[in-house]
Amino acid sequence: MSNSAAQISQTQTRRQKVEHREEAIIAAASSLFNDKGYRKTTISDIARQSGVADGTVYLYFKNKEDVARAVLADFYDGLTQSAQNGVDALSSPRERIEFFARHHMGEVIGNWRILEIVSTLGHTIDNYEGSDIYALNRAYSTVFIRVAKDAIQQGEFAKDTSPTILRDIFFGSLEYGVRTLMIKRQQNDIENFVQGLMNILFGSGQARNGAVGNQLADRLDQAVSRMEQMLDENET
Amino acid sequence: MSNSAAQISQTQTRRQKVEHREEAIIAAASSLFNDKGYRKTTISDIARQSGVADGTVYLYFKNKEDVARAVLADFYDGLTQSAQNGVDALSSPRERIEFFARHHMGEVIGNWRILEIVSTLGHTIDNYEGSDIYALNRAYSTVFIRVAKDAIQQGEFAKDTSPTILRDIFFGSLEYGVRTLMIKRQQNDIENFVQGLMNILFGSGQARNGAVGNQLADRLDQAVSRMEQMLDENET
Amino acid sequence: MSNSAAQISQTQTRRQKVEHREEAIIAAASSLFNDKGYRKTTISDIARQSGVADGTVYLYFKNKEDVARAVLADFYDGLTQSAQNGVDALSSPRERIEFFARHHMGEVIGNWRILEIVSTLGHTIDNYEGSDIYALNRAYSTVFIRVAKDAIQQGEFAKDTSPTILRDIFFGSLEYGVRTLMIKRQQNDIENFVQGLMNILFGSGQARNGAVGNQLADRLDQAVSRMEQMLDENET
Amino acid sequence: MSNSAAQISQTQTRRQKVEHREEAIIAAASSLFNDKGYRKTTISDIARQSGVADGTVYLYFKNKEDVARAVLADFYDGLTQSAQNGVDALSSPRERIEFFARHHMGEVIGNWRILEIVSTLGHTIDNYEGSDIYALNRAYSTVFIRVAKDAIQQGEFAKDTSPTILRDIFFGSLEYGVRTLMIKRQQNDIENFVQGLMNILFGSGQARNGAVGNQLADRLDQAVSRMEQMLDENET
DNA sequence: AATGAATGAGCTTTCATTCAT
DNA sequence: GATGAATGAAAGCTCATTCAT
Repeated sequence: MSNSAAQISQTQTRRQKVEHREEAIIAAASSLFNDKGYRKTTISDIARQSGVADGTVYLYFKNKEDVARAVLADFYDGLTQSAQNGVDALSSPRERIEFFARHHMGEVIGNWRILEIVSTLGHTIDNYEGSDIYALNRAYSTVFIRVAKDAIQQGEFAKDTSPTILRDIFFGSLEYGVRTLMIKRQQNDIENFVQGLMNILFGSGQARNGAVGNQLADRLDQAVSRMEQMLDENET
Repeated sequence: MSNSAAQISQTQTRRQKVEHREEAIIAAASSLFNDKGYRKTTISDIARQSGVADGTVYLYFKNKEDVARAVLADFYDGLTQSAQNGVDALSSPRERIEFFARHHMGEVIGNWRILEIVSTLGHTIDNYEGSDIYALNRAYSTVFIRVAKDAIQQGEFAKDTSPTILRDIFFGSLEYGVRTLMIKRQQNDIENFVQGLMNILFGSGQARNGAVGNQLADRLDQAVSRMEQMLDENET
Repeated sequence: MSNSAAQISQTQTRRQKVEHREEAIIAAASSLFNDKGYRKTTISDIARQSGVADGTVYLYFKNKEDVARAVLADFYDGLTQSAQNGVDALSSPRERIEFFARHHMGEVIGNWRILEIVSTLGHTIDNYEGSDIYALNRAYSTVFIRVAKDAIQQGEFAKDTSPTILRDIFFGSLEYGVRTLMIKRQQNDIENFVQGLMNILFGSGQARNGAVGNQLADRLDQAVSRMEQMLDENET
Repeated sequence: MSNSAAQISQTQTRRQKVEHREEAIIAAASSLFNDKGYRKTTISDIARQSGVADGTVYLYFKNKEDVARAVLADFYDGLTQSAQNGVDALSSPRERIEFFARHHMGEVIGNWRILEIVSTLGHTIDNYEGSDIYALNRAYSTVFIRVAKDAIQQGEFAKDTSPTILRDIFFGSLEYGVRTLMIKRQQNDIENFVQGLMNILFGSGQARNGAVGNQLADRLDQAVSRMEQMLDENET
């Protein structure tokens, strides 16, 4: 934005047009990938829906895979952005994580098949860790990692909890949750799943005292009682 | 060798051969699907690796999708079987779940992409919930569901915990865990991940200063206070 | 039949078995060709329906085309036989031709697609005129040709009528007639078509006097009247 | 040449090229179908002979059947057109029918096997009567039907003659006639066959001693008898 | 003689990519 | 830059025919 002042007028217009075309193609591809899947979407489909010719797609993207990459970048960018904004607006780690879960499910449930591309493309790529898809994924999950580290710091999780493992648990759970909701066609049950996950991660208010907590507390109470008794007897 | 005996042996040999062929094709397909993915694996690939002609594959399987189904069935059957056996040999819910996690990761980590077929085929199939792939998946996850219900019953999780959500959290976490280990090429770090997951699910030994821990700490503080008071009074 | 006395018992049994197999294959092929057409009928189909193995078909027939030839031979043999018998039982050329038409349509309408094989195979064959299919066809049409020659002889058709052309008209008409009845699904309207054809070939009783006959008769009557008048005048 | 003029010409050139391609494919297919038959002609054959790539065929036609449809449409259109024109240029029903027969044989004799496609495709198509192939066939035969009705009206055929049956007789005869001429390799004997058919349909000049002829002869005999009687009486 | 598993050539169709205009 | 017709490799699948048993 800051260096845009240098390039104006005609150039600007051309860039806008170019960007418009590029965006149009990405938008069309995104919608089509989500509807029909990556494999069943053809370049012709994308071109038609973008209002350009088949060949034009190749002016903006190297090949079909490149289009997919751009779609993913677009999707992840928006996701990362809005996740970060939402997290910034909250203070407690628990609230942040709960928001993140709700936000993630809400965004992903409608764009389910786009994320399939990650696995579709992931294996074509030799050096996945060096790829841009990996970088996008990482940027997004980093937002969570930061929240997770903070939560650990603040005692919400054991000090020795690995943020990476927490991340895998978090996103893995959400992915399966989304999948289940999709299959059962209960896309509105996000809230239910989010609460269930939170209870597992943080323990429900009343729960867990059962198995562990209550036992400990009871034994502590008993110990104190015994000590009190002993002191009493001592007095006499 | 009598004539009928010869026939029997011949028949058996033929049947063995047939079974051998079928198994060889499934094994080849399994390995190829895992290496190249379902879409990029061709019938010719499978035939070549099985040491048969292309057409032979179609003697044993209706079409490519049918091969994939057989591969999945084979994989899930073994997985379900050994998981059930392992679970039966243990008694405490926690031990069972821990075993399940370790077992799942160990089995899946080398056959990662085979499970992708589920989602690949899932979309092709009209009535996924009625399909055999769904049934296989369900049979396996049912083993876990039973363990999970038992664990809830025994107070390891809050009484109102949904076993379905627990299942999604469990398998989702493991899937992401496996993926991470694969990418990082640290396939031997299964143990680390399993412990991490267990700690989140059940709380670590020292754990949870959060919700539960703080309550305990409060009661401890109160008890200590009372003891100090009593000692004070005693002194007088 | 006359030389069968020489070969008896075991040989006979074997031959019967062989003939039975051969007939079974032909019968199965005939029925299948008629239902599904030549191309869509597979050797496996034929083998299954005959109760033999695929390979066995090749013990009796050189290849698929050879099976088709046998089916055609079988069909034409029966057709020729019954046509000849029917014709022999009648005396007037007109009755014979009418019978032939009715018989042909009746036999062919249910075995419509078998005759398609003639054109399907006809072109594969280099020397059609020397082929056995041609011979079969010829044997059948010869029955008609003889009837036709007789009819011409007896004045039912102009003396210079070509029997060959008559044959083409006859069978061509019937083939189209059958086709139309099949398409319109009015397989019971054979009689109607036969009468129509007879009327064209022989002229209906009342008809044709119209255009030609009546005119001639009228002019003849007029001529006679004029002659009578002249004679009358002469007398006086 | 102005820019727009250039564009027009360019567009036209491209369209011409496109039409040329389409025509080239139809021409190639037509010729190949006629030589090898529909089934034995492959898309590759057609593409090679048209000078295009296999895939190009699919730019102009949906599939192989669609190519066949276009070939048939092309063939029938020309046939119908020229038949109608020829018929319109003549007045008497007999002349028209004779022309039609001659014209049909001349056109069909070189493109014999193309018409086979009708029956080849006829079976593939579920609703043949609603298909475009049926419509083409019908459009052509309608030209004849109109002529036939007119002929019946004018007394050339018995008033109760069915035009449909007449049509089947007409085209069926011609088809067999063509077939015979092809087999005998006497493609120049069309005239002979046409005259033969005309004589059957309308009766030859001298013809038909049969039904009609005999009646005439009877009346003639009677007239002569009467004249002889009169002369006898005169002598006295 | 009978079997039927195995073969593999051959077919139709799709679609990412190119390139002359 | 933009076009879109043309390309042709590549895939899934069928089935007549063979041949070891």
